[in-house]
Amino acid sequence: MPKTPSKIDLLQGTLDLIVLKLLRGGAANGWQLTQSIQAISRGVLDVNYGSLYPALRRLEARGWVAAHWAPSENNRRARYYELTAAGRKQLEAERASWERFSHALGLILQAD
Amino acid sequence: MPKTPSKIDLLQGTLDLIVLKLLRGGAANGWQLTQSIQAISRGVLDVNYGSLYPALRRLEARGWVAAHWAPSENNRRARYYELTAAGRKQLEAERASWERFSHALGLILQAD
DNA sequence: AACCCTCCTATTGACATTCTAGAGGTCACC
DNA sequence: GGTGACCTCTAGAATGTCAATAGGAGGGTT
Repeated sequence: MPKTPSKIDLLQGTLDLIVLKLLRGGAANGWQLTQSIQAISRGVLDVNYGSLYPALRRLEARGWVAAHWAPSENNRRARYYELTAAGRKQLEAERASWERFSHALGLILQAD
Repeated sequence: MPKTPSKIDLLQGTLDLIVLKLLRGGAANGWQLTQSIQAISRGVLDVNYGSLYPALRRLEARGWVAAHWAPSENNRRARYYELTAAGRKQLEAERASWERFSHALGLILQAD
């Protein structure tokens, strides 16, 4: 079996941030989200359906996204998610949190 | 109560990297590790004992660190951990992984 | 029309890992 | 004997992995 050093497991807690950010650009269904994630991260990030859909429900339950059924571009039944106002705030909070965290970890990694 | 926006929950999976990196600078006990983490991250990162010691056992079980009891600087009994050769390799692997991940997430966050 | 195949999209469940929270124990030093 | 340094443990929650299942649409074939 060939080495596939490309895929990386998601770090827990970052999926919500990713989804919120992508929805910031407009409503999307689950499948589109997985495609965007792969495309934008250039194949590094890859989301299981088994992670994504529970995450979307979570976000919906917390009022950060709203969902409705509608036909997809290919005329299949799809559930579209979009950011709520609360979701936009949450996005900014999580983004800030991520930045603080990754900066702090950067400090540690570059400590002599 | 004063705002303390300072503490951040660790992202799962990053504690091992942090510990390995700190041990790269020489053997240390659990207490010293918590102090270093706080100091270097300027108070942003903070590790529970309930996370740290299990992590150290994990790393030991996997052969990435070796441990022994020895008196601490304050003459208390302390368990000192140090990197093994395998641990050094693991550190580089996890560091690379972190960098790939955080770069990919950066791409997503800055996507238009 | 009836059939099948493939692609798109969603759902679910069994399981593992790692974190949080917080209590408690021991021993040295002042 | 109090305080600070240091370790251990349990219980629980969150979130991820993997892998299986479901079903409708479009298109081709008979």
